[in-house]
Amino acid sequence: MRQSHLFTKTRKEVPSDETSKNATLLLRAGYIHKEFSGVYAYLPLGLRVINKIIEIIREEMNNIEGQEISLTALQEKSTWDATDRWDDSKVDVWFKTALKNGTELGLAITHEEPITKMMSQYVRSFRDLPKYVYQFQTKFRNETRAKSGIMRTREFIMKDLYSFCKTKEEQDHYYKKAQDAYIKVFKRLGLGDITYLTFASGGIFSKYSHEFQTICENGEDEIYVHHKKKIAINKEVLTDEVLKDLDVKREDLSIEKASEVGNIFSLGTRFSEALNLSYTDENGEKQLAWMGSYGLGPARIMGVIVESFADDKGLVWPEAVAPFSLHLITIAKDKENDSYKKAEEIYKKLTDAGVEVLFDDREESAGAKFADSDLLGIPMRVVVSDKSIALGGVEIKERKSDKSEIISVEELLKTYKPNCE
RNA sequence: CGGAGUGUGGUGUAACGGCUAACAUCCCUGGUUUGGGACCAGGUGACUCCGGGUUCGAAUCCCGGCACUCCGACCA
Repeated sequence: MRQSHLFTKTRKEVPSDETSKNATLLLRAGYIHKEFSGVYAYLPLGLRVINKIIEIIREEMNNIEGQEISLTALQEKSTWDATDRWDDSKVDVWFKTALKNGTELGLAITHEEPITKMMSQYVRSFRDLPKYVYQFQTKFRNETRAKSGIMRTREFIMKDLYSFCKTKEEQDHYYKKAQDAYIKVFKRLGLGDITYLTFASGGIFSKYSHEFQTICENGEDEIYVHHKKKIAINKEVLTDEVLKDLDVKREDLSIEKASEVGNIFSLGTRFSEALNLSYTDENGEKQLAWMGSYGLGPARIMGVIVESFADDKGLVWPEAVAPFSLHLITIAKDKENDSYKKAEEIYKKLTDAGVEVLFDDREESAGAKFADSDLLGIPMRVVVSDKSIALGGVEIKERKSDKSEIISVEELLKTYKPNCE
């Protein structure tokens, strides 16, 4: 993509009423647009990051037999009455609205109810189970206080996977599989080292649920981390009993601030019972399905990545989620200049080879371009100028490093399109 | 939902109750410049969040809204 085509611009200053690091940098760099408190739009660069995160999650969900669907944001009251989660005294984050004829509707806060109801139409026999279904869908939550930029918002995309199994054993087995898939996701996102499988309260059907917590100064949770075992315990549930269950000593734990980027729950038969999701087993008996739900928040993940890796010059994206792999910069403003033409040529070759390149072809001073490049945080910067050509090619520099080096154009192309000639 | 703070051109800031609301940036014109947010000259852009009140006079003081940020509560 040519930077001159981008409608967004970087800015030196941000609105004074944004203080969180993630929102400040993402706004300055033009990745997001703030609509109002707790509601953000994703602009071209930001959307590319979100989509990278989503694609990684999608691949791992497909790897554990997830089938992708898309449920609706508009929800009927009756579906939620079945589990007694409609009433504001039970769930106080609903956005509610109504049809012209007065029928009450709500904007989905999550999707356990509608998906259970939907699946009940398709599941009849033990042969129909197990099944695993997931989606990336917008959730709406009427938070009394949005905070920390994109970390806690009133409207956000969530990946939610639901498992439908015949028995508790089958469900427990899949729960472990989902847990492993999540660990892979965070590893691929570049957050593996600072994300902990965290024990949290389980609810009615299991002793514990699990959260995935990423160490983050701006996070809302406090967790006790056991570095050796690579697990953590949410502060809310830390008791002697939990320590005993997990076979850890209190003195081996260190407290950290963290952000909950994902969670997995065993739901038992609570929803299948309320919404009548049952199947006929081998003996002709009616049985309730066992369920689990598994959430991940791509936007919060994006926020955590910003908070974790950004430096005083701007964003720093891990390769896996960066909006572009390379930031190609031409210093020459004159399009007739040889080095400008060279940059055009390199841009064409790289994009033809399928490399994701952002080409800064704007008529800006070198200093402005470098500052913008640092702010945007693309992992590798490639500068083409008279000087670099005189030295034998292009100058490359990793965003997270101070060192730069000159390599030949051939070498650059070889590195970034290893599968071509 | 409780507490605190803040609302001034697109953005960041300034202005004792008193001149035509100032400065920087952004944007536009022209010229110069060209490897770390360049320079010169000129220009556009604000009912000072909204509604009341006090006063000869309000961006400024008072009251009521609304919005945003922060702390707390809440958080399938």
